[in-house]
Amino acid sequence: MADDGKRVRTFEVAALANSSPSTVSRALAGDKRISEATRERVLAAARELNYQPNLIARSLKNASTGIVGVVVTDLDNLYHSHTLKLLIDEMGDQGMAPLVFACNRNDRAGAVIDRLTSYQVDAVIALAAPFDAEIVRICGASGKPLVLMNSYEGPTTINTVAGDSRAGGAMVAEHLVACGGQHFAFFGGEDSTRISRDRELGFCETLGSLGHRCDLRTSSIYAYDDARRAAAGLLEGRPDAVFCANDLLAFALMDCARLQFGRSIPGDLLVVGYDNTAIAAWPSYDLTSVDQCLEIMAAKTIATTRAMIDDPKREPTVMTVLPRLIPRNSTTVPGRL
Amino acid sequence: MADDGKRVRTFEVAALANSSPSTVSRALAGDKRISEATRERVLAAARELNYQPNLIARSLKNASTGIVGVVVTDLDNLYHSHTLKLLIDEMGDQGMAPLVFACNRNDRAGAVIDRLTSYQVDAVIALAAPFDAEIVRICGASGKPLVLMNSYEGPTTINTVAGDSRAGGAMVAEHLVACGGQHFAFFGGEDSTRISRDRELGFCETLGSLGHRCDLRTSSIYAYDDARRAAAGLLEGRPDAVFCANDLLAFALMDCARLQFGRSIPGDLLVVGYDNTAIAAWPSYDLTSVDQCLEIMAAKTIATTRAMIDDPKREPTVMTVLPRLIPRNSTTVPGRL
DNA sequence: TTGAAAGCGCTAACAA
DNA sequence: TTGTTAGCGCTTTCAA
Repeated sequence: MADDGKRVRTFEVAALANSSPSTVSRALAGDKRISEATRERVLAAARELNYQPNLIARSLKNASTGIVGVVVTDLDNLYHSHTLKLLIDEMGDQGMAPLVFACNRNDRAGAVIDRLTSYQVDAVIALAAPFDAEIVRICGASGKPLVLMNSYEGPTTINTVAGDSRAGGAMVAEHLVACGGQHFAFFGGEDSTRISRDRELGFCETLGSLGHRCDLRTSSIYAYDDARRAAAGLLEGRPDAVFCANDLLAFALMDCARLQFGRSIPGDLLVVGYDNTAIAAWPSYDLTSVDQCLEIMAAKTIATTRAMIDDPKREPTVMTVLPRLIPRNSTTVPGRL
Repeated sequence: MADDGKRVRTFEVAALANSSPSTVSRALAGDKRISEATRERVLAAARELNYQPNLIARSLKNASTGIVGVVVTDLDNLYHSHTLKLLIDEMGDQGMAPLVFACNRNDRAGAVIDRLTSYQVDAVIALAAPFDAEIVRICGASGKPLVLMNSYEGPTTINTVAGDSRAGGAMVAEHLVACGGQHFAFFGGEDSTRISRDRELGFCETLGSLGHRCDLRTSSIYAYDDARRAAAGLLEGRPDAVFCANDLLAFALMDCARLQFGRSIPGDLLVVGYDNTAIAAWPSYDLTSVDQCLEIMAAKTIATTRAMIDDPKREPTVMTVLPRLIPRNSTTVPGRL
């Protein structure tokens, strides 16, 4: 059985089934015009020889490979690695094959996309917000269907699936006000995209409409040590309610508040994060966080990708997924849930 | 420039360069027998037309695709996602294209490998220890080069790159004894592989040779909540030095010790983890941990893969990477570093 | 309902 | 040094 090395080809299946390669191809593709008897014979032969079609050869003939390029960045960020996991799972289920490349510098975006297109990928999914502009430019030139996940660079001419950051920020504002916050702060991320800014915008707008304002703000790159330093600066201003643009920033801020400023959470300080990463649920942090509903986003991303592959002339769509706030102890105030 | 849709072929480059497809192919491949003048002309033409070779077509002709299959599992585990990141980076640098599939159930290993081999991948890297036996079986049957990362299932007939878990356990024992531990415990992971067991083995052996023993043990799957429950049981026995088979278990145990048992770390309890994940360095945990040197492991994995691709008849190798202990505050005792 | 033959884009053996 | 030709394994006209 262990056909070591050499793979079986249609030809050999045909020989065993007393038939021809074309018939084998048709039978396996479920072509209607093949008699039941021949189909049976072919399938039996294929099974017996453990035939696996050569998808590379098929791709050369057809115009489609079944391969979808995925461009990622910063996989050490829990949010990204979890998103990638969801994409990989979903794509596997859908019969797409993910060819994954990392893009960590803007000048490499071109090389990455070129390699993907050289492999004739059917589409590209980009999960690398900082490099979107470049990716959009290059994919546009090559005419490959492109779907951006969680990024806002383009107007409506590019397929985009993104969380509704503004709505998320608004939810946080409402929640913090309801929890009794008085002195608000925003702790943003420097990610060169609009995501952090939109979260801030929604937050500030809604605070305003509720008769409050956001007096303090700072920002940091998404790395613990930097965040910790920035947090210290922010806490000097003595806010009592802080919205952090992601969970990592929130963890750093909480550590800083407790260990460096001796403040208790939620007693002295209410904290909300974003992304609802696994660690947010750990008792040491027990952090209220905004869940982007990544499963839904991933599913929509794949659905959009599939649609673009099936009809490349399709109008690009921009989809938005409403997040939901997961309240935990970092904002729990006596008398409220 | 935006050659929208249709790709340029060798033929068109040849036409522009007043030459033939084979010459183009050779010039681009750097064949020595092409005159400097023609090479220049061809390269110029290729550049002008923005020619990108069709790697699918090339793969059909050559026996090699440049694609390497990667089988992963449990990407929500920080250790796995970080390893995948390193592999993807390294493979990108080396000109390999990673086709990534997740395997989450044993009965799907076959389907995953079949899809990879259908795409004619040059080799398979498996980072999915629980399913190694099945993966080895199927890859063996298809004759694809296979490299297992951090897993021990097979004898020396399978390429394996793994951390030296036993040595890691031994390091921890020495460290905990040096830090004054008296009452030792092991907190293992249930991962159906020998990894956790080997860490325990090295730990206990060395404790023994230093005149101590490991009195307590428990285990848990690698999930925070379960770990937390198991940790509570373990702490009932009042150990003063615990070696946890990975960082996640250690975090759960630390939280449990502090929040539920009111014990201070390292005052009442020394804790060591494994994997040296990013969180171990956060001040709230500041966890002494064993670093597997994943960069080195990833590099060796890729090097082995490359070697197998270059010479498929090559003898399989089993490589072991020595980990190193990163001391932090969870085991810092006054008077010692 | 089936088979023969052409061709996807590339590379390599063979000629020139 | 270069061009012509065949063929990788598959699918799909076209013909039977």
